[in-house]
Amino acid sequence: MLRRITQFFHLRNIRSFVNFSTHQSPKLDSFPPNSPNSNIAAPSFNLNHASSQEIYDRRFMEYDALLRECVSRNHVKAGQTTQSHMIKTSYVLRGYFGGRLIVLYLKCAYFDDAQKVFDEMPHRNVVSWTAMISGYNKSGFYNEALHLVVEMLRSGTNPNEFTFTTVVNLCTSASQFECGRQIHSLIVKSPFESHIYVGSSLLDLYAKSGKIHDARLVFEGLPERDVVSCTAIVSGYAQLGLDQEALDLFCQLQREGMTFNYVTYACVLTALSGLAAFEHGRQMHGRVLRSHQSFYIAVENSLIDMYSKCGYLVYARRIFDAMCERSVISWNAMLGGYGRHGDGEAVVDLYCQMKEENKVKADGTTLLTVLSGFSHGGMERIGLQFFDEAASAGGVNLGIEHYGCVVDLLGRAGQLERALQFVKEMPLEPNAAIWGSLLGACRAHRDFRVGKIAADHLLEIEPENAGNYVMLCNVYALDGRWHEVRKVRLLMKDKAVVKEPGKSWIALGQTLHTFYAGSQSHPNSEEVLYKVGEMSDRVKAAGYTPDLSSVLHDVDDEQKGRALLGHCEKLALAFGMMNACEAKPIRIMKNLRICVDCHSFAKFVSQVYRRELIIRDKSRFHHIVNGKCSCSDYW
DNA sequence: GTAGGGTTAG
Repeated sequence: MLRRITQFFHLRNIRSFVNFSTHQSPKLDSFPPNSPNSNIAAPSFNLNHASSQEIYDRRFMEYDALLRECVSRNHVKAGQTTQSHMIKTSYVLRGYFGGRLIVLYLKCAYFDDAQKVFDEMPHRNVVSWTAMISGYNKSGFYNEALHLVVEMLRSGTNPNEFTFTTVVNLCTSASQFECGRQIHSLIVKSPFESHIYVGSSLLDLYAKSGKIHDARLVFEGLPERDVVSCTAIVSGYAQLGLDQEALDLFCQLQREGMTFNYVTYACVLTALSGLAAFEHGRQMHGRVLRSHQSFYIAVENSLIDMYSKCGYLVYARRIFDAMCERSVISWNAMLGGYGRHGDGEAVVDLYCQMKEENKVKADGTTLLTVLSGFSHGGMERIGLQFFDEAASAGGVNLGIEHYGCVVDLLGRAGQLERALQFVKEMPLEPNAAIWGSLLGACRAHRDFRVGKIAADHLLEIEPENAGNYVMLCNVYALDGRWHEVRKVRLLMKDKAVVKEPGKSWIALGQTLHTFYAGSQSHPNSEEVLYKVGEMSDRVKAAGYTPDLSSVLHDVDDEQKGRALLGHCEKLALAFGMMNACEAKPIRIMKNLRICVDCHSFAKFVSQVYRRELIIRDKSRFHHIVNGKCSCSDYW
């Protein structure tokens, strides 16, 4: 009997997993009672005294077991054969198995089969609807999934907690936040508002739409917390760049006794990367090792990123080399590390190694990281060649960011007219980042003509971004057009655009000391300002001239000079000179790009005081030794 | 039977 069944189902691969009885059974005239086909494999149990219902139930269990195995082993062919057999015995359209088959087909990306089963089900229950929506969501078919949600609600099917979780998750993946908010209103009217899965997906929705306050409210309103909901909220802060908040919340939850897993550690490490909090990062690494969760690739990737963003590339490489298995993210993180440090040669070597090993396929991020690495490494020619090859080879879809990298490369090479031509001819509509990149290059190469064109486009696209007005001022300043600079400043006032405040920080042990431009918020600010003045006098004697054009305020030169001395990176640098160990480099972080004057100041400081400086700004590391910077004065 | 959080780049 077992042989007959397996022959029928062609299930050699899975027969050992299906627990059919080997008992002999009599031939049936008709099975199940309403079957249109009597020549079907009979069930494996004695039917002499069985009722129709018992026969049906038994068969039901056998199909159930069979499909369960198909799903767990992704055996779609066996599922299809089973389905055709079930149709003959009129099982499939009775509803119960529809859901299972849908799950199987969607898992194996057989969308047509799944849709067909779904379409042919006379009574779709909530499970089938949810399975279909979830399947489309997981495969990235968001429109199809959203369409089904509407259809389900119209059909009068009541969503359950699984459905709500799935639909909220769908809205998050599809960036349909308004839709998600409407679903939240529905959830409020249902008994599932305080369900932990529903709540976690809701808080994730709010966090990913940038509404971290709403996310926190949902989190605080949860009747219970678990590792997923806690990780979701910590991750929400970290993804929005609210690194300190993420770290504080993590510590608070830890004090409250919450236990975490590798996903949480990956998120917290991301926050620590943002803060460049090396000591905390090292401690977190130790903790991950003790938790025996260090071999998850996501954690290792986060460790690579954390060490590289803290400026310790050697440690990052050590993690990378020790990995048993690497994902494309591991390679991208390591390549990004070298790029950020301006080590173009290492980017080339590692990229070649990746190609040689041929275990992982490069993706769009790899291409972007490598291009950006060439740009930071001052390898314009190779970078442009690399882009041309990648563009003609296909394989990776080129996005606007890739074109942005090319603008960077051309800009860095000082080919501003060519860069402008490239922007005009590129197949994608240039966005603010593209024009911003071109504008930055014009500022560095003092090209007023192209700079003005870029600035005009930029302000048209992003009139609300204060940074763009600052850049425009910089361009006018290039040409000594102070009248125009004043006009732009008035325009900024009119539009009430506010520049993101500059912030620099430095770690002493585990404490991060933060300085804001012109602010006296730090307890030692008086001494620090005094120290900046003293350093300024010494470097001036060595040839440093303050770059007064970096000050956009309409004040006299003396006031401009004072404003420059109050820049946050100078305050952090002075604080470091006063307190950091003399044998080690001084490491400073800044949330924005380093200003031209501070960069020059730092170079003189490194020479006059014979100190090695490592400054991480928004886009890269500046490794300054003896008056020279690893960025070759282009950033 | 159907469900929630994660790592690089930007």
